[in-house]
Amino acid sequence: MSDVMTAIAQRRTQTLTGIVQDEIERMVLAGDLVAGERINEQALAARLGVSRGPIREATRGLVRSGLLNSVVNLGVFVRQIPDDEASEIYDVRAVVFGFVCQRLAARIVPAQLEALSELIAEMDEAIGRGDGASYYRLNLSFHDAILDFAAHGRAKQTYEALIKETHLLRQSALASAERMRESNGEHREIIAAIAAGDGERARILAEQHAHGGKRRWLDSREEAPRQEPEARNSA
Amino acid sequence: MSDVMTAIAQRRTQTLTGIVQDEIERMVLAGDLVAGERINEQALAARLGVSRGPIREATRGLVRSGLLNSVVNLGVFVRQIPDDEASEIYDVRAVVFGFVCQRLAARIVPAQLEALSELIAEMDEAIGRGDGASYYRLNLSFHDAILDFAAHGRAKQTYEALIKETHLLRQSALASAERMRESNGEHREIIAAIAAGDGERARILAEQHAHGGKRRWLDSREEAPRQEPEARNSA
DNA sequence: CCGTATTTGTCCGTATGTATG
DNA sequence: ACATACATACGGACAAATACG
Repeated sequence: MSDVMTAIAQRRTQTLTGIVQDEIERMVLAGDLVAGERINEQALAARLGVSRGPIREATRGLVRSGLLNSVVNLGVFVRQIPDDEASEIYDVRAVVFGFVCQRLAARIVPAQLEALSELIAEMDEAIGRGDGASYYRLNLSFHDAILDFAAHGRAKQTYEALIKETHLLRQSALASAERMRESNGEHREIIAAIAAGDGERARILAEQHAHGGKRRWLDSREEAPRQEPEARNSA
Repeated sequence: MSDVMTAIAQRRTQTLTGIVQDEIERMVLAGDLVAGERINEQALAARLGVSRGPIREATRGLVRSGLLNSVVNLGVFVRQIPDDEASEIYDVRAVVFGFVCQRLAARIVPAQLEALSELIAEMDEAIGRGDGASYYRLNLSFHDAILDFAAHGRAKQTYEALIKETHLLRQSALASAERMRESNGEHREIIAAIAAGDGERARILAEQHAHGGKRRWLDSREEAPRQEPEARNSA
């Protein structure tokens, strides 16, 4: 929270609402706030050293973007994503990623191709070392790089919004070395298709790769799902 | 605004913020608020008979969903969408619509097929009568029906969010009879592919159809674009 | 079943920053 | 360049609804 304090002290261009929004989003994504948990307005306000106004404004925004979930006279909760909806999120993510890769195949430049190949190599090394954490981080960088190189702001924005929502899912077991190897092999194939300028193939492979994430998620949830009070967001 | 009054009078389950959100969204989509226009908090609060609190909370949500645009110490504006971003929105819309049609091809039932064919026939009639307004309305119903029949909540939600944003574009000249006929011909092809269970083809046709909307929009903007102060939304 | 404490929903006042003459 | 008017940003207080004992 000292971060927020300094942010407030140094702020000139940003509003408290924005800072609080970022902070709540960070807490949710970091796991400080778990799915289903209620957000106490005045407690959070006291903790961040602000009044309830900015808190309320910030939560409205987060509700709209799908991270939180508001029920009248009860408060806002960290959104609980039902399994069927999680599956749908993976679907949309897959088609957007496929589109991005197809687009990238038509406009990639050698330097970008080299950067992506380098990331794949580093992921291989991480797998060899059994370093799952590094692999996870590199994997994120790899996808980020693809999103950036494709130079399609809206696709990137849509994709990242979906990614944030999937973070609400209870992150399952770390991928085994075998799975990581399989996933990185798919990376290699996608980049090969992009390098060859074969947009159609890049798209298909990218979609399959993204669906792999959905499959891995489906595989690794054998616990019984628990439900929290879900409210309808006003469309 | 009397609608708001009655909504307030009868409300039990909804909050003022939600009502105001819906109202602002309606005003923007109806054209009561044009792109670039600033929203005066206290004026709107007085007009709706509420205080400024709910107004502020509502606008934060709309900012997050892309309809409004906030700049510090200056207020919120109806979002002005630059041409390049509008083009991107059409792109993402196209891939989502393609996905939906491909999915529909795998699960459509005869009754749904009949309903869609009926809508196409009605659109033909509207074109014959030169009734552009009816065609526009039927066209919306047609796409809505496809979204519903595909039974993919998240894809529908994503698609509709993008549609709302494109409503911010200055809606250009009504389509000529020729263009409407061409568009409805594409509808017919899409449905034929869906009826044949050919998901791949349905997807391709649907994407091309959606891109047609982008092309028509590009064609019909020969006026010089004017820009308003655009602020960065905190990612 | 009722009373109390807590929390949310709403409103209003004040300070600060921006635009304009 | 300065002063004035105005709009937003934030904080605090009151009322209503909910949860708990």
